[in-house]
Amino acid sequence: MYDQLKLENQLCFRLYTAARLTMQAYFPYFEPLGITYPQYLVLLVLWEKDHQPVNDIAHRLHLETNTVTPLLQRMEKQGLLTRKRGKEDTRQRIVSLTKQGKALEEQAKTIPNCLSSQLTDKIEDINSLAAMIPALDNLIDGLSKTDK
Amino acid sequence: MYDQLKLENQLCFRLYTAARLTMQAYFPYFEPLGITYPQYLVLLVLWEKDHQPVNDIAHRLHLETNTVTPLLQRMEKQGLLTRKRGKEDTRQRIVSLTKQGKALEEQAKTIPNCLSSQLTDKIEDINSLAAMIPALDNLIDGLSKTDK
DNA sequence: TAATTTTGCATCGTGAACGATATAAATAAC
DNA sequence: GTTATTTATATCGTTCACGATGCAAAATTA
Repeated sequence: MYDQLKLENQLCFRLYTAARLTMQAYFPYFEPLGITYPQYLVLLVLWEKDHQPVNDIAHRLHLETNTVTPLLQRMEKQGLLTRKRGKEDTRQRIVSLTKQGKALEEQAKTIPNCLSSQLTDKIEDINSLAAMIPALDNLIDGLSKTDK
Repeated sequence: MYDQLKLENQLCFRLYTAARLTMQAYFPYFEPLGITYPQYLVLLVLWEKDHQPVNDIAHRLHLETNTVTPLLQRMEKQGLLTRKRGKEDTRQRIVSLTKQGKALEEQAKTIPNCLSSQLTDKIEDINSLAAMIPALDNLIDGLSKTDK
């Protein structure tokens, strides 16, 4: 048995697990809104700035268009947004929030605080979470370089 | 625009992105072996201890059986492992590595080091990664409590 | 020992992720 | 001004994740 092949020594496994468990913690808050975590991310992007082409959203989320396109199609079907052809560049699809998509912001605004307090309850050293943020950004930055 | 709804303020988004990008970094190493990242995790578990029931593997990976069962079925089809009924408890499926599954360990043993050096190249503050580990364990521990 | 509950695993349906590939519009090269 | 290349998005196929549900074997209780 090689030490480097032990599960305990794998950073990626921890990231993978922490991400999944954290997303699961969101689930009870999203269910009444009828959205999923990736859909919430799209909404975050559009609440910050409406009317964006698919590519900008994808870049913002570090996702490929072949992931984002079907995601947007599902959200369009749910009536959360529209996807209209760009006027200058007709290849583009400009994604815009519908009234319903905009309205969700009001309902969602309490979610981050709900989650924070939930974490505060369950986690011993809550400060260590904030300390992780620059390290995560550092990692994401480094791994994004090859992307383009 | 609510501050707490900004993408920049979301820990979970960072975890989600870091996990995906790190898994993607593994891809070139897994492709020649014909496995995926979750399959690699299953192999890590079995290389540490062969002949485990589905539940033990699932618990180890913080996954549900409805995720692990199809994963194991695919791996069985590929000839990496077998799933035999337990003798004392016939509800159980005891998962065991085949010769081929065992042989992959030799080929995989260099992967963690390859990935480390790749990260060292791309990432500025490599020490911050190690510092994240206890914080991630802390988070995973806290969020696992309700699971069980 | 018969009835009930729990446990271990599987199936189903839906929504991501993502590599590979396709297509049409825009841009660059010639 | 054609041809070649790049760009923006979409489609396809496969593999996760996971909530919900089903089912039979085991454990518990009556």
